[in-house]
Amino acid sequence: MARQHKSDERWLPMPLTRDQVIETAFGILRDFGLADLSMRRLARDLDVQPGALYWHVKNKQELLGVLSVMILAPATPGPADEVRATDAFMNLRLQARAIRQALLKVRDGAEVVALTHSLDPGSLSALRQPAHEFASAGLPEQQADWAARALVHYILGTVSDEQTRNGLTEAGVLEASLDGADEEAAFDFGLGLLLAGAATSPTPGSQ
Amino acid sequence: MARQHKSDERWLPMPLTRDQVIETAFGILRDFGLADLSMRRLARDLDVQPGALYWHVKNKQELLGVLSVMILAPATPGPADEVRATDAFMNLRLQARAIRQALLKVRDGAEVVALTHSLDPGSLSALRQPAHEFASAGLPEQQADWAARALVHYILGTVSDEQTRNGLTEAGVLEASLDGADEEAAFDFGLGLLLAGAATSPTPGSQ
DNA sequence: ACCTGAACACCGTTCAAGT
DNA sequence: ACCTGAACACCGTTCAAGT
Repeated sequence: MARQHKSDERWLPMPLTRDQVIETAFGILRDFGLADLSMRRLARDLDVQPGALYWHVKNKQELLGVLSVMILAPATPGPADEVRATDAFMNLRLQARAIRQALLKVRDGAEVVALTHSLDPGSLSALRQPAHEFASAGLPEQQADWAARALVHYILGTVSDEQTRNGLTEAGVLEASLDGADEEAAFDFGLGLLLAGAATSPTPGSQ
Repeated sequence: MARQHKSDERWLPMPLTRDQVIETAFGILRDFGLADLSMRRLARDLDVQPGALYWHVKNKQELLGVLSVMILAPATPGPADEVRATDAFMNLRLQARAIRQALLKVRDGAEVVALTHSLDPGSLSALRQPAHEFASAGLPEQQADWAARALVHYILGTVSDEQTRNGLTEAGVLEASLDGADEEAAFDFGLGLLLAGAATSPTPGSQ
């Protein structure tokens, strides 16, 4: 947790690096959640004063932005796998599931990513993919964009809720209601609705 | 803003009421947003010490719960209009729009309601309606439930995003991108996807 | 270049003591 | 019954001053 173990009496005070700041922050978030990730707590774990962090990082929001990219990394396609499969809708299904799985690995992952996404949509490439995929599926640009926004909101909203319940359940505030399998089935069902809607009726009337 | 105007030198110190606390809190939220609604700011506006609030209200979360009900009140059907229309899907459209409109009237309305909803789903009757409506549309119970959860997440996620952008735009952090009409069109489009999906294929395969 | 010390302007909540 | 005063345990951020 700390930069140096206290067992040694004297030690070369290697300067703090930005990477250490980020990795330690990621660890706190992953294991304890967003409520525990304060700049002061982070400084304590690194054995520095809070002000020292601001040499390595602009502010807390920038830090959360970096963490958001790390959270989504497992669901971010590299430049290698451009257009992986034949069916665009199948790709969308797989992408949505991959994003959900990535978010679930980190406590409050969905909330952190939702925050970053709302402050700067477009900064998270994993969340930009669905728009391309809807376009490949044949939707006109604006509709593809709207469909992608709906899908991303659905993913972030659903997982955020799931993680909040998990947090409360394990804090003893709530008793467990749905287990993991049910949560996944519910997610897949809602996902199916959105994709089925996008597959039929390319231009639904406004009324 | 204050309970008593300073123009009078002496005044009968009428005791604070729970209603005053709630109304003043609602005003701060409506006009200034969630970031400005602190217990300390609320106490200042009421000319009392922060501790006094805890006589009238259990804690901040309870207060936000009450505010959530007030926010959704315009979209909460009274016991009069039970099953208003013939087409369940049309009802869902209208309900979803009514909820969105109600949320938009209060700054950070969607965020506050989302918070309350995640801590205690079922406590907000306006958000329980869609499940009944999907059931009326012929979906089996569990699917109606899942569809409703997807719809509610979609509404809260979309409006929350919209309001965050509005806040940043007017703070000068962002320049305006979509105007109100486009936001509404995007909302209606995503809504159409979900409802179209629910209208077709009652049992989409798990793959 | 990199960090400390100290401050600034805040939070939510509790609780003895007063009236 | 209702509120004050004061405390407790926190926040994010800035910045002169030190090394």
